[in-house]
Amino acid sequence: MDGSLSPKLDTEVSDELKPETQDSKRRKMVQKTVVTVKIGENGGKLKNEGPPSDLWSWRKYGQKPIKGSPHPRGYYRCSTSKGCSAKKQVERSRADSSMLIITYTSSHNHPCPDLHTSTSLTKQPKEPPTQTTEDQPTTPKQEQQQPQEDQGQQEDQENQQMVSNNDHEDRSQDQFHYLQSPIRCSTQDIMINHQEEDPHDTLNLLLDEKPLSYQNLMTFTTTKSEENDFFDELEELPISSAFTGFMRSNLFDERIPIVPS
DNA sequence: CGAATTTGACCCGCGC
DNA sequence: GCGCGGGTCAAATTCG
Repeated sequence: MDGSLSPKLDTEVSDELKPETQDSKRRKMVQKTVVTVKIGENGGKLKNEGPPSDLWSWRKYGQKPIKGSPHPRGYYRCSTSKGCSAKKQVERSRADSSMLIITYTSSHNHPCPDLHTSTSLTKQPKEPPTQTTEDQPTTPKQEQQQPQEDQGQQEDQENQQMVSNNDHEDRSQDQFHYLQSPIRCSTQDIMINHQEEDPHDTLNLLLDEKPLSYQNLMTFTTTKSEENDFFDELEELPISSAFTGFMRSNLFDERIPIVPS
């Protein structure tokens, strides 16, 4: 942007200091896995109620507004292990704010934190303030600005998915957002795309390609992991471990059924 | 007090 | 060669 205005002369941020920086800046040869998660209209609620969070700990290290997208993109780094280079970018679909696009970069170089800890299933998620103004910011007007060309397809897909999930959501929405809706929703709505490049294609893939099975994601993250980060453009809600734990159970014990398309 | 998040600025790659 | 946009870092602030 205005970097040219005043080159910060500061620091000796020499190249040596951050070899990783350069590496990460390279946009090539980077393996990525894109996961699309539908959070439904309850997005706002879900956020408040059950936040996401993989078993991995993610630390947010940046956020930037993306051109063409009304929603900012959040940058997270795995904080579970200091040496872990796993990263993920989370952003909302420009076409549908109820869709979260999570892009995983690199993989974890350490085992999953712990499944037992997720036993916190017993632990009730924090009581969300019913409904905050969070939803407000995500005004639909922004979406209206977006071209509605490719949205057609996406919406079409979404509609189909929603229909198929509708039954589940409909029932669980009222009270069991965390325990059921999210999970089922994720299970069926999540679309994973494994790729090695082409951010542009990513979008296309998301819209046209067939979703991969959730398990692929697991594989990608070395062994297992979950995705689920519902947060607003300005804030993120920590999903309860319960969610994670629950998910894990379903994922590993029972293979989640994935809707082909 | 420590850890995590937020926010602004800088750097780099890519496209025109 | 210049400008745009994306990605990361680092300081400041906030929360637990």
